[in-house]
Amino acid sequence: MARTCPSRVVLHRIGARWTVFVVNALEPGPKRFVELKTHIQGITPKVLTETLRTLERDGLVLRTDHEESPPRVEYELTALGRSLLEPLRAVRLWAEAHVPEIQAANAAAVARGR
Amino acid sequence: MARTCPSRVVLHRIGARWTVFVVNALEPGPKRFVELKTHIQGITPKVLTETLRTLERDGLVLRTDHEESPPRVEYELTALGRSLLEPLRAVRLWAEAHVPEIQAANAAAVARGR
DNA sequence: TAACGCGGTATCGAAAGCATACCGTGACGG
DNA sequence: CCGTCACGGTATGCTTTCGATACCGCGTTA
Repeated sequence: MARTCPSRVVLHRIGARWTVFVVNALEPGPKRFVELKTHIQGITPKVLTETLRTLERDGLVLRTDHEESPPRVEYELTALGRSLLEPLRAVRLWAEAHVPEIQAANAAAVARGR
Repeated sequence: MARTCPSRVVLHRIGARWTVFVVNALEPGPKRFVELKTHIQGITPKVLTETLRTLERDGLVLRTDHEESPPRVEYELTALGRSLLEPLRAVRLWAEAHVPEIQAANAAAVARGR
């Protein structure tokens, strides 16, 4: 668990606020910028751009500019990106399964006077 | 994938920078504040406190102040917290397995002139 | 009685996130 | 030919969070 441990860096990337949502959104297949933006409700274009650029640098996402008019840019998962889907699905399923417990815990904490 | 979707909130929590490390550090059993701080190299006391308080509110971690002298406070995972270990382990293993590919992708991106 | 260890706060500057507005290009309608 | 629109972003400014460093109150111990 040293600061320099590379897996720490990787986990830091994965832990970045929006990567999980972007990768999940790309699961069914390639998507365009605007599609991603509307699918992941609440993300701003700036943050989406940054997230996609980071994922591209890390080799998880492939960006294809078709150089057409009107512009068409598609983002899709690479093999590496798809390999991340399985562990992420486990986390997402956990989250969905345990939302009630967490909300109950929060409510209890508030009731105790937070 | 609405903004209000509770699983989004939960994933946001999990995505917080240090939760993964704290939960993993608590896997073997209860730990004291200083133990956690030295084990998770690089975390500052402030951030560790905040992370632990959040995990406590969410019902993932139990804080036990033994009211002794010298002070002894122990943190341990609840059943809910332990249930998170399995999905997190999957993500950690993925990270460890794919570090070389990600580093290679980064190096390639740099070589292309970033 | 002075120094130390524990479990934290306090303070301040840096970085990341977010909302909002805007832009260049080329298609398209009239 | 001229105004408008969609796409894929960028620019700007503000708020929240992160991070580094310093410090504190208490009780124990030397």
